[in-house]
Order: sequence, then structure tokens, then C-alpha cells
Amino acid sequence: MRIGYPCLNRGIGCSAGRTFRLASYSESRFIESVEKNLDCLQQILEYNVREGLLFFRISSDTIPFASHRVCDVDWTGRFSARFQRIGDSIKESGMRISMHPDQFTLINSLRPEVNTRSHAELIYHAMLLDAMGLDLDAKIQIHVGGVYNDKMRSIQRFVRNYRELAPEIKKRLVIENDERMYSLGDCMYIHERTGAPVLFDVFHHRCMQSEETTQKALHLASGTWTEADGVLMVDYSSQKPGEKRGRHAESIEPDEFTQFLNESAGVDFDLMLEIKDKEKSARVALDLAQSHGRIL
DNA sequence: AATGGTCAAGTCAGC
DNA sequence: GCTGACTTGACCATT
Repeated sequence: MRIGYPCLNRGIGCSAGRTFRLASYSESRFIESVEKNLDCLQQILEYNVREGLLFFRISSDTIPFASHRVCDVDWTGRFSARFQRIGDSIKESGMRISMHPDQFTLINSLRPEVNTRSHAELIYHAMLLDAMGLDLDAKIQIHVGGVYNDKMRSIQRFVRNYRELAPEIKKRLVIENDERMYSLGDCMYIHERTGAPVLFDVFHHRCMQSEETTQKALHLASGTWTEADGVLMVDYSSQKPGEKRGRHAESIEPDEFTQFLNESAGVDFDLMLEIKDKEKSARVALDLAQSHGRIL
């Protein structure tokens, strides 16, 4: 099991996802931001290796406005040496990478222009991972999308549109169960019709109050990943006490996490901790996992 | 220099 | 029908 955290490191003092207002876009502003983001990304990755945190989600803001019309810089060419260097260090350290485009990215919209923009956004994510030369176990995770008052048709639209995606997207795209519309069961159904691996989100699963136990759910999701895809990816977070259902906690709850380790025994996966204090909780989780014999 | 409203993009729930 | 949540930082206009 590898353990990691998404996008930003709170202690290191730099951001790998700095961006700017569209209105102030310029080529020099763009290039400067990308350079700083890549500098910081390298620092974070070095930190992660030192700490034994070998799973990381790269921010979608790494290349600001990459899929927007305003951006006409050949960024893959311009930064190719940097991408390669970063990719080499990732592979050398045995690290796993994921990316998670945000809620604007969906392929089952009723509006064709939304799907078109999303396709461009997914291409950008695929280009970035390809530029780093990462294996097919580096994944891009999205949710299924909207329901539009007709879940079955919306699922069918997802499946139809999935089949039309560019191959460089399909080889990395995985779907994640969300907390109120598409359950693990829905994702499994879609997997059967598309082959897309299912990333399991423990917290979302709990929010949906689905019937499968964590153990059963992990087994199901795990079966959707091929050898080339790598082992199952799992997102983990916990409820912020006293807050609205679905709100992420400030830091990890050791007892709850220990319970999760027990429930998940026997399934191989990499774990992404979606908790606000980021690397701090990831290190706590790593210690707990090690003491439970889950990490060599 | 400090502040706080606002930021490319979508959908849904709740009022 | 409209606003806020999602999740979050930090840009940048304004003072």
C-alpha cells in the first residue's frame, strides 16, 4: 500500500497550483506560473520521497488555462525537459500519480459544448502525464456527472460518450463513486460497459449509505483494475465532526483510520488521504499502516 | 500594506 | 428562479 495526499503541501511553503485571473493572461505570465509550479512540484515530490509518501495527486492547476482558447503556448514542447526530469524521479522512487479534474469536467452533459470543453480538459491532463512519461498506472479520475432527472439515460449517455473519447484519455480515465448521485454500484454498471476502472471513495460510499460493506466494496472495485492499470486507487476522508454531511475533516481520526485498516485487510490498493491538513495526516496514516504491517 | 470580494468552466439541493 | 455548496487558495482591485 502506498499512501499520499492531494495537490498541496501545507508545510513546504510553495504552491504547485498557482494561477491567475483569465483577464490578466499573457504568455509571460503563463510561462512564469508554469515554471514556478514545476519548481514547487519538484520540491513537494522530493519531500514526499523523503517521508515515504509514495502516492500524490498533481494539481489540475499545474498548467493554468491549458485547455482554454487563450493558451496558445506549446507548453509540452517548451517544458519537455522539465517534465521528463520530474517523470524520471517519480518512476525512480516508485511513486504513483493521480489527477482529478474538477466538477466542470463531465462527459455526460446534455449540453454538447460542455462535453467538448471537458474533452479538451481531459486531453490536457493526459498530455501532462504523457509528457512526464508516466506508466498507465497514473490515472485521471472523474465522477460520472449529472443525473438530469433520468439516471438511466444519463448513464447511457456517459457510456456512449466514453467510447468516443481519444485513446490517450481512455487509457488513463477512471471513474469515482460520488456522495449523492452515482454509487459504487452505478460505477460498476458503467465499468461493465466501458471497461473504465472504478476508483473507490470510502467516504462517499458511507455518505450514500450503500449496503456493501467496505470490505465487499473494495473487492468489487479492485476487480475493475487490470495489471496495466495498477492496483486499485482509494480515496479516504472522514466527516468533519458537527458539520454538514459530506464536509471533510480537519485532520485524521486515528481510531477511525485503524478501523478502516482492519476492514480493508486483504485488499491491495494505494490510498489518497483527502484531509485538510494534507501531508500531516498522511504521515500519521503511514505510521499507522506500517504498524499494522500493511507497508513493507 | 492590508483587506476581502471574486475567480473559466457544471450540476444539484434548498429556498 | 436564484443562490450556495462542492473545495480552496490566492489573485488583485481597492483602500
